[in-house]
Amino acid sequence: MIRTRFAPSPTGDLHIGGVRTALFSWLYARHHQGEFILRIEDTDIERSSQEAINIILDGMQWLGFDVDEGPFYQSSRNEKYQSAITKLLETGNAYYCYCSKDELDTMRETAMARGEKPKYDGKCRNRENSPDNYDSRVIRFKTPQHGETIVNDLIQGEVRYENSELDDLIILRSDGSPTYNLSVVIDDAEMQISHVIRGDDHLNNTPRQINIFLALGATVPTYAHIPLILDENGKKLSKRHGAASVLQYKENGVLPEALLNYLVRLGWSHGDQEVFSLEEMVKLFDLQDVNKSAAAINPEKLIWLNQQYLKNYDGETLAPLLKEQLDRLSINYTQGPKLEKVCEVQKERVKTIKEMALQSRYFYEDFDDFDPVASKKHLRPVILEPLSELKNRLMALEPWDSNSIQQSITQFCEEIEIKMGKVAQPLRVAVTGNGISPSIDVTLALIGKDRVIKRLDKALEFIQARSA
RNA sequence: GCUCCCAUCGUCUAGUGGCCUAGGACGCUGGCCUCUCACGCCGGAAACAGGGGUUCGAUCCCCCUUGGGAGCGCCA
Repeated sequence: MIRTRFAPSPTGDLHIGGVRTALFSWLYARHHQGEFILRIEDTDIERSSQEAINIILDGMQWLGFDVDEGPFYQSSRNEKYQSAITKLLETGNAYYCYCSKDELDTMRETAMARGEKPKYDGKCRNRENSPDNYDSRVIRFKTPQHGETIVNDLIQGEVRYENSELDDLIILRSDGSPTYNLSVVIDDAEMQISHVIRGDDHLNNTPRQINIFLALGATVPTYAHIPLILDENGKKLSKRHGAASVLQYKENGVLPEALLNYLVRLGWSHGDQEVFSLEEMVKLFDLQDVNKSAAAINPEKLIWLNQQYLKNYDGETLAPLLKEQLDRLSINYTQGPKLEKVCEVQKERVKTIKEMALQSRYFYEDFDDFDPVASKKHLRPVILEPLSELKNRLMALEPWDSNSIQQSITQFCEEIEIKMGKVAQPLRVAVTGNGISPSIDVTLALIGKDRVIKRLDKALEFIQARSA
């Protein structure tokens, strides 16, 4: 049974790097009909927060990552870590260390000065008794000093480490709490994780962890270290660039499917295919096809994908999402066209739902001013007469639907021998306030007769004032 | 500094020794469509980091250089 896990530490936002790690773990489990476990690594009580936990949980739900087990919290699993440490102590695989912070610092400095790694030198490793007095003590794992540890990584291949490059890491802090490297091992062993899929920033921790598995007599899981993702400038993800919370994407009107599709193509591919439904991802994804090199995010491509998804969704699906965005903008949509209809006509002309909301304002709200550029260009004296006449015709038009409107305008244009574009665009500016909208007949139909007439009056006044 | 990882268009990638005058996608760009904005369609510019090998033949294998990245915490 394949069992994977996502193990974020709730010390900040769940950014897209973390989401991709979760995605790969989740996909791998689903692809193999395995199980996906969520574990919150909150051993650092100082930096962990409930807020961050909520963001993780909300984000996972939004993205549709269903978990088979968990969330487990490391903070409530302390006994397990303690008993493991006791066992390591008893089997001679761990020892108390009384070295002070200052001692350790100078130890590192001198090692560096000698051109070596700043490792712990094993001073307390063979100590027989505890010193007479000491400020504090920690417990260190006794890393083998000879031989090598081999990581057989599904993505990185075989990576070898000389054990002499490793040092005796602290597994229990002076305050009695276990450290990361200890708790992951205990949890992965106890939860029977078969495949540890995580960022390759953990690759160098892996030999240390393998040694702990071995000392405990536990089964070492299979590892897959996926390359990190970089910001749009090829730099490490930071708060400023790209590392915004996943929920930020939601707020910006990005569809979860589009985000996942975008993320899955970072480091993974399937020939020339760009668009993958969730089902296809599950079916096609495999760790063997994951790249080893880091990938920079490309927001424009994400947005393009989002548009592709938007285009293919129907109004029913999109309406609730548009509703959220309108709410966010405090646009009252109770008086105006049905949201489904608006979605239907807007979906292929915008890139995000947020943009759709912004572009749909005039369906629900009157505006005070015309866009300066658009009105200067299209609301000119020459159009005063035709527009006025067209208003009269529209006033008399029955029924008020896009077909009739289209017919009426076309006929009018033919009669006065004027091109469609010459009247449609001024009309558009008059009723929307700017030069962008769906086709003019649909736009008028959705805005509604009363509003159209009122806005035309206003536009006519505007033109008169301008020519005076 | 030491250890480990990486290296194809600006970006994401295909490519697993001859099919490559290197393919696709985003973006950019020329055009078509067109009532605006988009969509869609057709076309274009754009890359194998450098140097050595191995081989009849290297983007693909090996080595070095250079350039990125990660780790070396009582953070995770």
